Amino acid sequence: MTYANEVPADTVLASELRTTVMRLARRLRNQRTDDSLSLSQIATLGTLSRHGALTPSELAAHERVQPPSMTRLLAKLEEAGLVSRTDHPTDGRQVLVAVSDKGLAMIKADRRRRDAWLAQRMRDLPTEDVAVLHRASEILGRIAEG
Amino acid sequence: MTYANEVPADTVLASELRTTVMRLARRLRNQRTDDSLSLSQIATLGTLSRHGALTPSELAAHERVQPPSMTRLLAKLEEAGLVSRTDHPTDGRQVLVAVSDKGLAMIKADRRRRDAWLAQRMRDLPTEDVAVLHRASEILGRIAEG
DNA sequence: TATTGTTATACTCTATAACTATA
DNA sequence: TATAGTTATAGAGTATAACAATA
Repeated sequence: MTYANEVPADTVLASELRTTVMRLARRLRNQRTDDSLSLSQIATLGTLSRHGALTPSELAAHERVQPPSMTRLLAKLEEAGLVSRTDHPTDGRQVLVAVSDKGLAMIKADRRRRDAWLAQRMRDLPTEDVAVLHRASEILGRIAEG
Repeated sequence: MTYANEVPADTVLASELRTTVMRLARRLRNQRTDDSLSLSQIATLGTLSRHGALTPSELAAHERVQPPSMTRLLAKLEEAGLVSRTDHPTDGRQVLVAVSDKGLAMIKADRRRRDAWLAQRMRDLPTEDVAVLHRASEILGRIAEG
């Protein structure tokens, strides 16, 4: 028996859900393929693979990092052959950064590994729970976006 | 009416779910109250508030950090008046670290703010979706723990 | 003059290695 | 000797400030 006036139901669920999401995110984060790349570097590669070529400034804004930090980060990625720079077609100040094939392969390997860990755990679940997670994924996705 | 066959295979759902969880975690992380504390410091305070007083070594192991890093982190927290050290009752080598009232208040404020953000978003959801999230939270919690 | 990107420099966080005190 | 904790030092990542090139 619950008393809505005592504890707002939404707040309790929100609290539980936050704890759960953060804990699961930590587990997923630890499933990284390659310790040689930092989280920011992996995130940047991921952004490039989703958005296509972007300028360093756009990348910095997207990853919430200052431009000089992105400059250094990209230097590392370029040195590792994971991205390439090309001059902007019309604006001589700008540069376009794109993922290389090698970078793309690395992202995919990384994703595959994380997916595998989670997929294995879902195989142990009853079908009903999988269905719940499927619906929850959509709902949470909208929340995360909004 | 549901068709088990229509539900995407485990790997597809795992991939979607991972993306969603990571994105949501990022949003929740950005709801931090106090930028003056690092994520490790907040996590350490949280651990102390859940487990009670612990030694620096125990904390280092729990937070997956090396002992010297924990020494420095605790020095900052103590300087800010968020934790206190007391001598171990029987072993003169050990030290016990506990959260102060101020530390506890900070943790609670931090949690409240994150919960508020998520709770607000859940108030916009239909009751049915809230129920799904409630069930999903339990399932995901078990996955994260296991 | 404003914007894009880089270089110079400093700060934070974490690590390994070496040291001190206690068991 | 072994363990708990700290200090010394180094490396990675990111920040702000100053600079160069282009619009």
